[in-house]
Amino acid sequence: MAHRRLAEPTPCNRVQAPRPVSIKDVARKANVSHSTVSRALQNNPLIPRETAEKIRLIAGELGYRASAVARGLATSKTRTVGLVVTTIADPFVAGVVGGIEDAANANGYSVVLANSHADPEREMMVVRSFAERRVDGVIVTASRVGALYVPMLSRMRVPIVLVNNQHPGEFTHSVMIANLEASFQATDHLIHLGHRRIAYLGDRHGHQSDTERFGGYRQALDQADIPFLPELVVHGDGTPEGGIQAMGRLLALADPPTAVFCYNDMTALGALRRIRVSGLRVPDDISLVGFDDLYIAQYTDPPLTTVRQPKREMGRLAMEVLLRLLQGSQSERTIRVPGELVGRESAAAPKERQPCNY
Amino acid sequence: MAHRRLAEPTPCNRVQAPRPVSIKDVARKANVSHSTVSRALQNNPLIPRETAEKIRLIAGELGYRASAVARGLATSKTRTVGLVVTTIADPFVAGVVGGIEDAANANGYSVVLANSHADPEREMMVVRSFAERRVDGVIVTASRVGALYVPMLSRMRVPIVLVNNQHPGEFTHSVMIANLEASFQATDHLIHLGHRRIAYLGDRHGHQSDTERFGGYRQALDQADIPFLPELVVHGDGTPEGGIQAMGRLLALADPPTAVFCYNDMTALGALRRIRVSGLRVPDDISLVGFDDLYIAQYTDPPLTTVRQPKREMGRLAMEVLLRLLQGSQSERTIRVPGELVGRESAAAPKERQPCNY
DNA sequence: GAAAACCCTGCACACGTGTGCATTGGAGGA
DNA sequence: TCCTCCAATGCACACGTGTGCAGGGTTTTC
Repeated sequence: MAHRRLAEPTPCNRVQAPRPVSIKDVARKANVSHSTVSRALQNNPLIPRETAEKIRLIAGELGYRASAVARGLATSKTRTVGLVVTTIADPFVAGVVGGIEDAANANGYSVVLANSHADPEREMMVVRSFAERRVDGVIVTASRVGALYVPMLSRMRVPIVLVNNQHPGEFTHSVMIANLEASFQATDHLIHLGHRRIAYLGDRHGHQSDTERFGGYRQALDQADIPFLPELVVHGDGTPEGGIQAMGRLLALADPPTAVFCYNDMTALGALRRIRVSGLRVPDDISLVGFDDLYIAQYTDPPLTTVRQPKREMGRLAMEVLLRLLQGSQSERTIRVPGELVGRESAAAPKERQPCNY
Repeated sequence: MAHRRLAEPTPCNRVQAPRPVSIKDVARKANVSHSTVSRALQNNPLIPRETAEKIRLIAGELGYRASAVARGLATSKTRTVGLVVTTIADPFVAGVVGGIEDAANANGYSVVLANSHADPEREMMVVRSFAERRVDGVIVTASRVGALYVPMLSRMRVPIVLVNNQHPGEFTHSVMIANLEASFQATDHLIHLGHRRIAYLGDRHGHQSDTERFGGYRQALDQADIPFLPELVVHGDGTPEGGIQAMGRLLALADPPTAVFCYNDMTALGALRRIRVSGLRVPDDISLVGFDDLYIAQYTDPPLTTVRQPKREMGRLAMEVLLRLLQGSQSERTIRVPGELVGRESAAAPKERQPCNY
C-alpha cells in the first residue's frame, strides 16, 4: 500500500481497478490546491463563486465522487445509521424500514441493515459491527430487545431510537403505537357490535406491546361492565401457526367466544384458518379483529378488520427523531402515534347462538 | 479539526462525545508502536504469540474497536456491499434481502440498503451514494432494472450481481429462478389435472421474467397439443389490484378458463378475490396457480398452489457470487436455481361445466 | 503614497490504520 | 571475540478529506 505512488508514472498496470479520482486530481487539473477544491465543493463562502463554478465543472468532467470514507475519517461523522431488525422478512418490520430508509436518504444518510434473528450472539456481532463502522446513530425495530442489548449499544455513546419498544436509558428514545388506546378501540368496536364473550389472543413473546394491548382490551371490557374471564385469554407467538394453536384452545371451550381480538394480523391469519377448518364462518359465527393492517389484511377472506399501524410513517418519525438528536437538538423521549381502526368484513354483529332457535 | 490534540492534555471538555479509543491508545498502554498493535491484531506471524496475546488483552480492556472507516481508507476496501431494491416492503424482495444479509454478515461484510422505488431519479441518487461510500460491490433486487441504471453502476467498476434479472455487461452477474422450467411445470400440472382452457395472467411490468414465464406456459400447451388462445392471456401489474382487474377480464369472456396460471402470488391473491366476489369458487369452478410461494400463500383460502422460489437461498447465492468476485475468483455469469411446485388446494381437476348435465 | 483592511489561496497537520523498509538486539557459529 | 543472520520492532509514509492559520495580493482609506 505504502509508496504505491512510486510506480505510478505511466501506469500501464490497468489490470486492477484504477484508483478513483480524488480531490487532488481535481486540484491538479484546476491549478489550485486540494484545500481550495474541498472548500469550493462545500460552497464555502471563502471561495469566490467564479472559482467554485470552474472547480465544480472540472470535478464533474472528471466524474469526481467525494470519498465518504475519507470524509468520515476527517470529520468523525459517517452520515450512516445502523438499523437492527429481528428479521426483515417480517412485513411489519419491512414497512417500518421503508420509512426509515426514505427519511434517511432524503437527508443524505445511508442505512446499514442488520438482522439479529433475536439471537443474542448475532446481537453481539451487530453491535460490534456498528461500533467498528462508526455509525452516527442506531434504530432498533425488534419485537424482542434483549436485556443486555441496549446497554451494549449505549456503550457506543450514540443516540438510539427504538420502534415499538421502550428501554429507559440515557441514549434511548422511542416511537411507539398507542397500544392501549388502539386496542381499547378495537375491543370497544366488538362490544358495540353486540359481542359480550370476547377473547384476547395474545403473543407470549410480545412483552411490552402484548401487555399494553391486553390492557386496552381489559379497559374496554371494564367500561362496558363485561366481566373479565381468564379462560378467554390465550397466547400464540405472533405467527399464524401460533394463532392456529391458540384459536384451537378457544374453540375447545364449552362456550367459545363470539369474537376474538388478536395481538396482530399474522396471529389473526392463523385464527382465521383454524376457524375455517373447524367448519365455522367468519364473521357469521365468530368475529375477528387483528392489529397492524398488513398489506394482506385487505385480501384475506373475508377482509380483516384490524388496527392500522402507520408503519412507514413510524419509520420516518424514528429517523427524524434520530436526525434531530444527531443535530444536537432535544427530542421527546417517547412519541406515541395513534392507531386507526380499519373496519372491514371480519367483524360483525353476533348471530344468536342457540341452534334450536327456530 | 486540525490541531485538536493541542488542547488535549487534561481534557476537561468531556461535554462532547469522547474520541473512541484508537490503535495508538492501545500502543501507548502496551509500550509498543501502533504498527505492532496493528500487526498483532491481524495475527501477523511477524509478531510472536506472547506479545500478540498481551496486546489483544490490553485492547480488550480498553474496549478497542478498530475503525472500519480508517481501515477502508488505508486498504481501499470497505467490506461493504450496496443493496438496491425497488422497495423493501415487497415480500419477495424482503426474503431475498434476508438471505443476502445473512451471507454478508457471516463473511464480515455490511449491507447498505437503498430503495429505488423504480424511480429514475432515486436510482441516480443511489448510485451516487454507493459510489461515495466506496462499496466493494452491488446487488440489485429489482423487478425493473432501468436501461441507464446498470451502465451507471458499471462506471463504478465494481462487481454487480442481479437477482431475477439479466443485463449483459462486463461487471454484471446474475442469480435467477429457472422461470421457463418452473412455469412449464406449473402449467403442466394444470394440464395433468385435466384442464384444457388455461389462462395466463401476466405482469406487464415484469419484462424478462414475465416473458420467460409466459414461454413456459406456451411450451406446456404445445407439448400437450392444446391450441394457444390469445384471448386467454391477460396482464396485471404484479399487484393484487392488477390481478383483480385482469381476472375480471377473463371472467367476462363468453367461455372463461377453467384454470389460471398467475405471474406471481400477489397477482393470484387478486385473482382469488375477484373470483370469490363473482360468486365462483376455487378450485371447484376455477383452479389457480401462483408463483413465488410467499409466506401468506399457505394461509389464503384455499391455500395457494404455487411455484416456490427459494428466496433466502437465492439471496445467499447472490452474495456468495459477489464474494467470489471480490476475492478475485471467477464465477458463472448466470446461475439458475430451480423452482419447486408446491401443491396445495387452489388447483384441482375441473368439474364438468355444463349446468344441465344432470 | 503608504498603511490598513480584506479577500483568496496554500501550507501543514489531523483523522486511524496498514505496510515496506530500516533498525535494533540477540543468538549462533567460526 | 567478532561476524553473520534472523527475529522483532519501529519509522515513515500512504490513503482522501477537512480546516486553522499564515501569507500574498489587491483594494480601500486616510
